[in-house]
Amino acid sequence: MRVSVYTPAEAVEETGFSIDTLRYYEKIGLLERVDRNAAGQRRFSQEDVGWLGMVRCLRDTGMPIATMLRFAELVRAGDHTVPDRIRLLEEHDRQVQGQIANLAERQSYIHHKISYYRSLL
Amino acid sequence: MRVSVYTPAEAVEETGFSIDTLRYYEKIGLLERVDRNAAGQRRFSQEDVGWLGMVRCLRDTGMPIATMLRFAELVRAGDHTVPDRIRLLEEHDRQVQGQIANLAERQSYIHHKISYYRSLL
DNA sequence: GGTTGACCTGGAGCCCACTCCAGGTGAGAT
DNA sequence: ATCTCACCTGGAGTGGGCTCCAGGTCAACC
Repeated sequence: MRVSVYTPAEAVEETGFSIDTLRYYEKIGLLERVDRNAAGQRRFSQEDVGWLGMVRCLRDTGMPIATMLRFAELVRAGDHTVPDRIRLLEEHDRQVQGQIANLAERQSYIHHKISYYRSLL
Repeated sequence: MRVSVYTPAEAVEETGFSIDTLRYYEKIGLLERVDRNAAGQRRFSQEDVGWLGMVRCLRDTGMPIATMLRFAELVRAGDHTVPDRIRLLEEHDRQVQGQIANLAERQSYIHHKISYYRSLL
């Protein structure tokens, strides 16, 4: 778990996002205003890092930033939005399922092509 | 199978690419110079349409255009490039495999999140 | 007290893969 | 004959998602 406060470099290490990307996410509101120390430098909380884990998951499954922003707003709006969050994630889950199915289908085409090329040798 | 010559509108219908995209692909050399009729309008051959099927497969599995161009060049260069084509497709196949694995893993995270949210209701 | 190094800000720039536009042609329908 | 329509060209513009830059601040080490 660790100390629960992260310097920018530690947050980069932990989340895999670049510092520029973290600043960008804060700027557009995908990440809520991050705490600063006396010198104005960011100090990411455990919560920030946890949220960024979710963002990474959604991003890496192809969710557009605009949709992640909607989700972020639901999260901020409080517990009464839980049903909406479920709906949003379920919809996204279907998308992901579709992507996987599509990739698998295309992959079999690639396999056929490879077999065909092998047959030429 | 059909007539083996396609007007632009028919090629759009057949391949699912927009006419602008087809022109773009020709312009950058992903599609070899397409035949024209007397009036200068494109007439896509059966071969063009077949190649576009391959392009769609590669594109939809996330291959960058630069790599598709390399593949296109191998195809044009003749039969002696078949081993290189196999290598390229095998490498891409591994990428696709990785994408699928990654999506599946992220998806289980999403499932957990949904379960967690359900437990709050 | 000078240098390094991690960080800050606002804003410009970049890459990819298209997508759109202006201005024009030629063929067929009314 | 005029209108519509599908098409043409070269080139500019778009959108998403970062990524880079100039110029500056602080803290820490030599």
